[in-house]
Amino acid sequence: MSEKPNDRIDAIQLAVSRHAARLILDQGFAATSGGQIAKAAGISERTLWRYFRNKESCLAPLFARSWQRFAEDLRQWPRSVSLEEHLADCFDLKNQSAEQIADSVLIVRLIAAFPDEPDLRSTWLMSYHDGEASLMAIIGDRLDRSHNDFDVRLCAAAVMAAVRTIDETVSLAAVRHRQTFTTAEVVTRMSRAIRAVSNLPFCDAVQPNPFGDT
Amino acid sequence: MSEKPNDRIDAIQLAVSRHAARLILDQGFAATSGGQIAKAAGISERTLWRYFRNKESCLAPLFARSWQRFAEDLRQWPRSVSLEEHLADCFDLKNQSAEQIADSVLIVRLIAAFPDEPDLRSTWLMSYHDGEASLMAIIGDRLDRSHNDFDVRLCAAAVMAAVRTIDETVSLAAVRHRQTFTTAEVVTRMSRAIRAVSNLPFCDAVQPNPFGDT
DNA sequence: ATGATGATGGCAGTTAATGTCAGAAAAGCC
DNA sequence: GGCTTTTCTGACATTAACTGCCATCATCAT
Repeated sequence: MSEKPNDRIDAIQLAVSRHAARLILDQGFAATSGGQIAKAAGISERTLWRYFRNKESCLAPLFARSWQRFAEDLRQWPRSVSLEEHLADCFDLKNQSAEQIADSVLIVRLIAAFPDEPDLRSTWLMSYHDGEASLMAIIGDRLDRSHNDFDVRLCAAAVMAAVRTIDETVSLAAVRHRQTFTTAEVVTRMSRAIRAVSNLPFCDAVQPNPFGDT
Repeated sequence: MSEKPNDRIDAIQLAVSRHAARLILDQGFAATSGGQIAKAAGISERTLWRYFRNKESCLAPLFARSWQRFAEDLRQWPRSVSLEEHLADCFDLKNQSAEQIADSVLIVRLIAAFPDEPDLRSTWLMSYHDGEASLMAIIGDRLDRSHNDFDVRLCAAAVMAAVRTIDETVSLAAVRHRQTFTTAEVVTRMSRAIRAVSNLPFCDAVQPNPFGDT
């Protein structure tokens, strides 16, 4: 709860990331310089390059944070509850902070605006890949399996691919064709996709943990 | 068969890519400069940067070519044949050129050597992502569905994730623990993984195409 | 206070990457 | 074969991403 040393720095990087996203959305990726991002975020350019190894990765914290929140929600997933029920909870707008929604909007617009910008796509893909580790933990815990079990690893990779596919198609449909989705629709699509590619039965209620932890 | 204008340039880029891979494998990514790659490949540095938008993507043609060959094999997949049978054919060393094997070795060593080099990982991920389009076509054709159908898209993404997971685990086991795999083992693992994450029944023999094309 | 530690900014330096242009090679045409 | 036209390549200058270095400032324990 108290402010750990690295929490502060993470918060700054996230703030910088939001500024970077807005600038890039306005001007395009190439046309946005490191200096501009730094200035918008109120830090020196030198500090910017200490925080981020290159321009692309300025966006990473925004993507990471979004997945992080989702992962936290999934860690709260009671064993007795099905995927659909839990996702409905997670995605319920009533349970989302304004900040969270603003971030999602930013991300959606960003990936819909530049589907072919390679630098953008690569950080986008990278962030999903980075999320696989935590998803492995979540699935492993739910099924009382090792996090490094091959099937768990495979399941995490496939589910991540499904989540990414949903995110991309929904974003594109929303921005390009002005299509709107209700929370229920997104929950339905997302859980169908996840179930469809899951090789392990973690989507339904599972036996309570015999050891009682979690 | 005849040399199309872009075939030549593609071949050069592939050759450069192999040089780049060897240099990076030897010296590491950061320690290898564009000039070195250009010199090793016998082109000027200016031309190198015309071919590749940045240093990372010097490796892309190598990865792409490897998938391309696999994709070509999959396009030959007869409708009456199961995944296992066809993969056994594709992976049979007798059906692979020396060049093909050398490339595979290069790739395997590369991703096993630098699992945490972000630039490497991002082009690695990107190349699988780029392959999704052709996989969508393959799956779509096999099932007489539109290539852009959502389920086809999802299936391609999940299968790609499975293939990547296999590639990574096999590479790591091979290089790190000197573990060797028979062709049959790889076929078994690969097809199990693909089946496990497939939401569409494209892995088994399917009805012959009523229109007779393909 | 004071000294240690670590984060920051300023500035110079390095290197990846692009703009420009002139010469070489290749493709089209006769 | 010649000729034009276009596309490709290399040399050089230039930009912009990124790093090294050091002085300064904040934080915190003593």
